[in-house]
Amino acid sequence: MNGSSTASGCAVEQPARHKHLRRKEARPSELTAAALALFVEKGFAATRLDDVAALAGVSKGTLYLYFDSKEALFKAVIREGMVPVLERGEALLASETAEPVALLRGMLLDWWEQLSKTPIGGVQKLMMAEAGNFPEVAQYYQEAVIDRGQALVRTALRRGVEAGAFRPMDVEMAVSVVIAPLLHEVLWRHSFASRCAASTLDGRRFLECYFDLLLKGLCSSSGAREERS
Amino acid sequence: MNGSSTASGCAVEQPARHKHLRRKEARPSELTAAALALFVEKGFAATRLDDVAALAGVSKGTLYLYFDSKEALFKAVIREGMVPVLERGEALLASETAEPVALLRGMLLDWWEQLSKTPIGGVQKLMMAEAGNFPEVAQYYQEAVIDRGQALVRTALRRGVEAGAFRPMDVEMAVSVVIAPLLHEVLWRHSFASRCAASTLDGRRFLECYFDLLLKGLCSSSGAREERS
Amino acid sequence: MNGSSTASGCAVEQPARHKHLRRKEARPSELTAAALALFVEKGFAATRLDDVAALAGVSKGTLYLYFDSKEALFKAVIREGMVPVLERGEALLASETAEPVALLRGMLLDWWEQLSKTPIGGVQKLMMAEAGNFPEVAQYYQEAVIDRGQALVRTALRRGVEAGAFRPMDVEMAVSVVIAPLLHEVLWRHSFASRCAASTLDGRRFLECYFDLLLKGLCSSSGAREERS
Amino acid sequence: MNGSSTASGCAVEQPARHKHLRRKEARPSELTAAALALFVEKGFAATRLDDVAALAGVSKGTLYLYFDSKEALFKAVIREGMVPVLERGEALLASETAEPVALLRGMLLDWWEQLSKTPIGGVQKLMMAEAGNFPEVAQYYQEAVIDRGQALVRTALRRGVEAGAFRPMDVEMAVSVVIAPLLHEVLWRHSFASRCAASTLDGRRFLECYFDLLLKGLCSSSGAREERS
DNA sequence: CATGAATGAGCGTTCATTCAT
DNA sequence: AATGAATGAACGCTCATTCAT
Repeated sequence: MNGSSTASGCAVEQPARHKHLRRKEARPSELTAAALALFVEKGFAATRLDDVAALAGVSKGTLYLYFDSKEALFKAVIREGMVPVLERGEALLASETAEPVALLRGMLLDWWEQLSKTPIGGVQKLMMAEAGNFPEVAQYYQEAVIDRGQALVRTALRRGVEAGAFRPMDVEMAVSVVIAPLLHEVLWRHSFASRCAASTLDGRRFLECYFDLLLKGLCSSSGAREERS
Repeated sequence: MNGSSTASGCAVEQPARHKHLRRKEARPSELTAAALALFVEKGFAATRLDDVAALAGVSKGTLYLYFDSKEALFKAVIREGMVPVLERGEALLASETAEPVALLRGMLLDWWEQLSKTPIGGVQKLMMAEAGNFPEVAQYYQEAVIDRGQALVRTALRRGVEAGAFRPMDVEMAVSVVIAPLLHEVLWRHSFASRCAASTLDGRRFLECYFDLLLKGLCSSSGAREERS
Repeated sequence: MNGSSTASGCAVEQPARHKHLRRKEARPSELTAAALALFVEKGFAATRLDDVAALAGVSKGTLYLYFDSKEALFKAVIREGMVPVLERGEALLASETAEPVALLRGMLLDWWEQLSKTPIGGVQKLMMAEAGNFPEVAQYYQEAVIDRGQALVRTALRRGVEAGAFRPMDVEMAVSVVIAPLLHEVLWRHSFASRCAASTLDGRRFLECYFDLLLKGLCSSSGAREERS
Repeated sequence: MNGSSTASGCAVEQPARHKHLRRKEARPSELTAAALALFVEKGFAATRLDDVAALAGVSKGTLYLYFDSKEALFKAVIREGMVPVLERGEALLASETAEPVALLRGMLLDWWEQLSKTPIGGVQKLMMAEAGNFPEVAQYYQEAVIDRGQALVRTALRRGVEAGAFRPMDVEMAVSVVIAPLLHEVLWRHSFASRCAASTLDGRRFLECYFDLLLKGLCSSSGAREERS
């Protein structure tokens, strides 16, 4: 896991002294990583700090060198998990070059990568489950992650509408509809799907179907005429 | 405390017993209702039986007259919450009369009603959060609710494809994509949205947008030509 | 509390039911008694709640049915220990009949009885040891016990001076000098003297000597001539 | 923190080593001084070694270079605090010259000085509070300090009686009565009085009143006739 | 000599569970 | 049937103690 860091060419025997210092710096994220895994699996309250410590390979007391309380650990887990999610999306939006469909698809695809390949998806599930118990954290998360993410999609949709690539629509609502399958699939994989590992590897198929439906809808071209209820 | 009930003059103990009997039958669902509310709000582990009892207006010991343990209560909550959800959908499917689009729309609309107007949505959130801690319950839930619900949508989609109303598609995956916005919105309302009650009343707008996108997709008719990545 | 409802006349065999109730009422003082004993012996911090519970013959959890925390238990110990100490002294003072010397002696004697025959002396030691850790409690104790006790002695001294039985003196300071041997002896018995039980039974001798010195001083009548430094 | 001492011009690294050596000898008593202060304020059990170290300006590990354990530190605190208290008194007694009243007064005055101007009074309070937890230390303290101190007063009283300056009395008991106001005042100042700094400066007045009462008693000369109870 | 990261036994506190009433 | 007092195992957190640096 952390073995590759020393491999910078010539250096030879320093690792001895570094061990302490490296640990000291590396510890917090080792700990939050362990905590995230267990929080996601069992929930905040059902996770014992002994287990977090054991999973991180330290003693229980060590946790308290880095975090004041279980709650502080939770907050750190969320905070750390939030950091890098949306930056690529914002960068992508900033470069106006992309064609609307490709822009949206690229953004969603990138999110999918992050949500399924990093622990970020776990943060999402965790935050959803514990929002009621940690209102302030939830508030923070909502502003820093959710609102921001929705804003990205909103912009992408608006541009597409303006460019004529997308149909006119209730953009505000559409944002939720567009994102939902992505988030839901991730949540799914962190709850039920951990048991029936079947669909875990079908990411490709899921994405294709997702984009296809998202862009063109269910209806065959002949049947695309309806009124609202 | 409530000892005055026996001291009501001549008519002796029938009304009292009536009350008792009525209570006796009603109790379990009063208790599971209270439990569900708290489980959804705080999670299983963070919910104290004292609070459940208090919310149901009984003493803590009374819970154990109806449920063997906290876990048994949890299972009862799930079981009770599962019962009636899908039956209308299955009935709807059984009557082959409906036109595919209306069929799907009707089914989803009915689900939405139930998920947002009854505590069933809470069960869904609860089960998602606790699946890791109650594998057997999760298994059961998956088979009795999720698989069955997916099967309904799957059938509806297949019929639509066969009838030419829906485009050919990867039905297996499409099921998730179709259902996701509905479930996600419900989950949302049980976690973050309890805080920002804004969108709570936008159900109508959400549904319109959802169906519109679901059926016709984002793209304007001119731009419906793309390859997969 | 609500037990009176069934008590309609001739009832006979109720003691069985009373056990619970009697315990419920008796418990708090059983617990504070146990706690006082251990707090005095070992100090607040060094006393484990397990030990308090064991000494009181209950389980550790039971403590929390009656006291919110260890600190609350401490406060209850102090509060309960304070209750009845000074009332007899105040009554004594209120009856103006007594001759000054007898008044003072009677009051001090009564205190001595209470301090050495009840756990009140322990409270004094405890409060002295823990005043630094519980400022508010100390404040309260000082006002409710110490200041009040000093006021009693002060009044007694003043009356004696006015009546000509006592010499003119710095009454304010004299109060401390008068009380000190009493309190000190009690403190002593709760710390060192618990080890060398020798002087424990010399209460009589101690009191005689105390009163004798207090009233007449060390000096023989011939040598009572000195200046202040 | 106090690093400015080394900055005296050109000399390079000698002062540094000097400082080390000087520290090395001074350390133990710096540490016990810090420990005493906290032990007196909070009690033994409630004092954390981190706080002792912090107050002494060293790291926690350093404590263990000088003391094997917290208990060893406690013993050192007591031992160090005991050292020089009684020697002047013994010297005073050894020189038979003084007149009895002046001898006693001189001895008590000297003790007062030491008890109120040095941390020794704190040791007394500490030992009183912790005697139950450290029987051997208490035993040692009793023999080395208390018994010795009482012996001094006893001798002084006996001489006074023999010389006719003091009345015949129960010398054994009188010792306690004589010392009590002194000790009690000191204890007081280390517990309650730390909060109401009022009387802190009244040492002079207290001593005057103390000596006056001690020697001549409360009673006016006319009223010095009474029987024992 | 000095540091401070790491440890783990121990304690205060909670809460699911039991049972006498 | 219903209560609520009592229990005790379990967990969060602390802090004396150790040891690699």
